Amino acid sequence: MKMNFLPLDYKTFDFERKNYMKIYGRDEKGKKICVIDSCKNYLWAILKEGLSDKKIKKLIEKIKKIRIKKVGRESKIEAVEILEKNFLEKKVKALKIFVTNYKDLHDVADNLGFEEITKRRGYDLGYITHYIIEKEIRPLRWYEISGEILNNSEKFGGLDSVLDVDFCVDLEHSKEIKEEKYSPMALAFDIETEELKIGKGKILMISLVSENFKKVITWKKINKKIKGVEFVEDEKELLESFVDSVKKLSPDFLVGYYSDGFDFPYLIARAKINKIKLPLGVSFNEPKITRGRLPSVKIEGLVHIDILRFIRITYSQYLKSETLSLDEVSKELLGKGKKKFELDSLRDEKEVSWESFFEYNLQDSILTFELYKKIWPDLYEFSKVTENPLFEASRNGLSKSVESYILHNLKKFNEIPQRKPGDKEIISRREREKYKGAFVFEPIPGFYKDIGMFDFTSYWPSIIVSFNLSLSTFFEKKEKNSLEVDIENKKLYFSKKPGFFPTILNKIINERKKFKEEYKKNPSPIKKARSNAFKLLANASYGYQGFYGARYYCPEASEATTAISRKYIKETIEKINSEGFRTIYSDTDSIAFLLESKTQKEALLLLKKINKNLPGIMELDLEKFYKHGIWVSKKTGEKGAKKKYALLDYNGDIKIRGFAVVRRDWCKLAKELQKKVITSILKEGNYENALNYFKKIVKELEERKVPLEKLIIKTQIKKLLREYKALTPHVVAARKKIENGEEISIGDLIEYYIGEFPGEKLIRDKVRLPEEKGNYDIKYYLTHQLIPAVENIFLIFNLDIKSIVEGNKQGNLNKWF
DNA sequence: ATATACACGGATCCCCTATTTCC
DNA sequence: GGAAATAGGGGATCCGTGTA
Repeated sequence: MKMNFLPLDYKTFDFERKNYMKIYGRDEKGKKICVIDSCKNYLWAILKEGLSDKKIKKLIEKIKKIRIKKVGRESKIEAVEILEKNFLEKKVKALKIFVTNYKDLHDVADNLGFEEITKRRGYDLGYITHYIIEKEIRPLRWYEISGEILNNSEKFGGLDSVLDVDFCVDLEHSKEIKEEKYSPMALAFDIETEELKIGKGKILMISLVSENFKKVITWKKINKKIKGVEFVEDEKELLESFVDSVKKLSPDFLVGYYSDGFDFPYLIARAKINKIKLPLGVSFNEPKITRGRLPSVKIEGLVHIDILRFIRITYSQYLKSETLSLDEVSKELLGKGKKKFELDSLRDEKEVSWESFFEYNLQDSILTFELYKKIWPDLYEFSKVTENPLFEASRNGLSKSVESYILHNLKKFNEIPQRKPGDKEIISRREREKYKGAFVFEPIPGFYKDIGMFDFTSYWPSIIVSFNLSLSTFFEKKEKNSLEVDIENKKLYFSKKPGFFPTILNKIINERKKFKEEYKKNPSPIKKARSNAFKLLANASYGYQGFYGARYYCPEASEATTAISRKYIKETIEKINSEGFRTIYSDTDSIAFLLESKTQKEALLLLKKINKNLPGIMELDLEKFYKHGIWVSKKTGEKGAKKKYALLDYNGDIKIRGFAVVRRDWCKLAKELQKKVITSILKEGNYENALNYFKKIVKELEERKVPLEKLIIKTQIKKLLREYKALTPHVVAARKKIENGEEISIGDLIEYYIGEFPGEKLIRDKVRLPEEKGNYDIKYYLTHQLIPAVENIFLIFNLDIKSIVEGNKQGNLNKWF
């Protein structure tokens, strides 16, 4: 029987010594399918150069005798082939050694300590990756499949009878077909609990939201029927009803927000306390917590997606939110936040308004569901492009995604995969000296008019491609016809023959370009997502080569990349200046210059001219023309501050970089003041209104009219409290919270304000938590927040705010108020 | 362990010197 | 008068958070 199939989730299992893959997915009508398949398991043994056929034959005989005995199974060498392959671009003779069970590849590799073998590779990909590469049955693509339908079959020990699917197929043939219609169904959920510590208090309620479906389940009894709220007897029934609901709806994805870290661990802990199971999986198995640095919760046949994880990887750098809380992220991405509810009222049962608590709980699932819909196109593309199943694609870091993309593309280059670095290797890589990075131009502080901004598109990736910089193209020493890269007092050499890494990267860049253009012509979320996915991969590929955990680690390539980037940006600056423009700032891949007496048209002509002479795929682009811009001096000294500027374009939009406005470790009052001052100066070209505004805010501060909320300073705890060498205000605040019985963990954002404590010198001795009542320290906020936020901006106009304020205090200068 | 380097600025740490305190 | 305590300056270091 033939059917169409969309793979969503992959899970391995063993049967009679061999290992198999169960692929869960759907057909175009939404029927649940489990496909059972297997693939050949093998590793590579790269042979010493110049071995005679006779020696190779003897070696193969020796290898064939290897047996791996494990509890419950025995692996043997099924076959050995000899093939011409490439390894890091070099032609090699290699043995392809087939083994019974994938899990034993590692042990076989350990038994290959023959002197004829120089390297052993391909045993550390992970079975899912290995399988997808081998069989080319990729996640989120459509296949026409055929095979034996298992229905109470004896095959695989009666496996199909315990699977909650419509069809279970023992796969015979598959071929990729064009896209079919079926959009996976997602179910969002959220729990509310008595305590925040995992498993400490009871779970009060669980909400579930999907397309056209909303429900809250609770065991709290109130004397009222509420639509959409299901009342059960106790926590045990709550958990059972949750499982039943999920089973009944039979979604493809179960979606939570921070559910890897909170909801699922909590559910699992409470199920254990209530002595019940959570049979959410397709074969009624329970969610499993996989222990990594960050625990992940996996459910067989039901893809658990923790949206927070994916947002952290892909969006966080583009988000303005100070934290990645559901509330803030929803506000930014959806334009609406969480419902208000005083969780503190839980301490006093009588005050709880249960009805609004249910709504609050439901709203969290609604937001989670809508966020899911928002990120789905991106996640879909990311999974498809990197060929990682959704569970992995939504959790993998960028280095893993880049690596996965490479590994899945090696076949075309006849390349044997490089192995992961071992522990020792990682340690020594981490100790390597840092190489030089980007060039940053030191600006001259001032207020500027008529500014042009150029930037190189995908600068570093385009250099890697244009100059062929990678591990496999790197030469230890000079060879004929090699590229030479000058770096301070040494030279690095690279092959000119295109290597697979730059070739693959080139493809990524081209795809990105294509989808970006397509999106511009005919916008759709999918096209935008596709373009984004490729953009992320391109940007991360530079970092990948310098990352100590990378298979294709090559700091020399990274070093060469940045060296070339410095050379070209400096040359471009020269060029721009020599044509009558004046460069005022540059950072990494962008150049800001004054038009001086030239026109925008002339700037664009110059752009064309520069592009003509750029090598390879390197390209300079117009970022924008700006009406006004400001650059300020550093806190200490006359020098211009780098990575700090503000620009006003001809539409009246303002772009602010580096200033306190965009930093979360300044209080709101100072940030708002700074934003007003920058905006006013940029738009009006003078400081009159800005100064008046500053005076107004200072007055409000001194009259104690500023609400506490605007004075809160937020700082993150980045390591264990005892590891801090310096006792900073935020560490003191964190300790206070611990004294209050709160728990502090790495990543927590600590909020505090500076209170009035006459006599205390150190700021940390004046730290108060928001809930601690008392006066704020006027002097601190004036001299440590308001003045530093704006003094360098006014200094552009030679206005020394600090002495004016001090003078005003002494009452001998122009009174303000 | 979970992409890279460059950069700013706040706050504390720490050493040095000058001044004050104490006997 | 001399030793010990204290204050204050200033560079080094720690720390968090940006830009690219």
